[in-house]
Amino acid sequence: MDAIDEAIVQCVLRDARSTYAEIGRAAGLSAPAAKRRLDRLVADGTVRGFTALVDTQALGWRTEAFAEVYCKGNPTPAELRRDLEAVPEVVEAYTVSGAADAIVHLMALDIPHLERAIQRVREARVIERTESVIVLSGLINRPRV
Amino acid sequence: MDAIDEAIVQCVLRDARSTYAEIGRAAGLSAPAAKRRLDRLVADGTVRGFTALVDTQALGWRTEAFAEVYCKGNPTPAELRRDLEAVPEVVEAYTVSGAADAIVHLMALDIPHLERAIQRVREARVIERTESVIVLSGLINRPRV
DNA sequence: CTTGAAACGTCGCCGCG
DNA sequence: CGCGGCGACGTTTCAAG
Repeated sequence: MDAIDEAIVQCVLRDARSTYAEIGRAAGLSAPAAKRRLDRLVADGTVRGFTALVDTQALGWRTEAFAEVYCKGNPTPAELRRDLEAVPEVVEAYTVSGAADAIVHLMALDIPHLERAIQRVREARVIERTESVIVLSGLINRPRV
Repeated sequence: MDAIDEAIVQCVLRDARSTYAEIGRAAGLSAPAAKRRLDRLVADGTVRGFTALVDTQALGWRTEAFAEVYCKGNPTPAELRRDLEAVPEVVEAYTVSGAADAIVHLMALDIPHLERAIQRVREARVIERTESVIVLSGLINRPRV
């Protein structure tokens, strides 16, 4: 992982559909060399994959929320992940410091759909209760990093 | 926007580097037809772009946090966005219902870096105070949708 | 890094509803 | 007239040298 790899990562971060020639130009490499580097980055997990950025509003995903979750007992992060993964509306989840045990980000089609999703989260065996706030508007959503 | 477009979106969501032949196969179309559809989805903003999913831990981004921000006065979402965009460590930001005005997701290299980033957020003219929690571990991070 | 063959992207043209 | 298939040409990919 050096400056060349960083240039490659930044190039595919900006446009995942770049050709290897473009990636190579950004990194000062030939196309085959760029491909070998990128293949290696994918193989060792530094690059986890390639996706599209979709305007979720445009196909109906109009309602989102953040929920603080409080657990019962002290489940491991792995147990919590297992239970939260079962709810497809959960797009992000993190264990956190502070009063709550985790923060989960939910996306749904509308309010009834969101309510059902939160309901399913609360049904998880390791979860005691949740405290939710509705997202009013998305301000920023930058690709990481 | 029909079932064919949805199939295309899902295909590039799973792998943004899919060939047009693969996208076409997923949607029951020829490669040129798939390209025309995808080009149209990009042109009208339904697909905002294509990125890589990077393992942020792997290149040093080891510290993240969520901050609830409380504003002074009542800034518009646009003003809030402008001020938060000035801080590159802010990867997500949303206005929300509830006591806080917004939730912002920050990523930093380490604790001192995070502290400086939060400092910069608090310096924004429209922001009164913030309340932060540190992320202990990332459980889920699904591509949307 | 360069090469060459196979695969892919891209464009124009035609046919269909 | 929008939309999809087909064919052709230049470009890119990719494995071998």
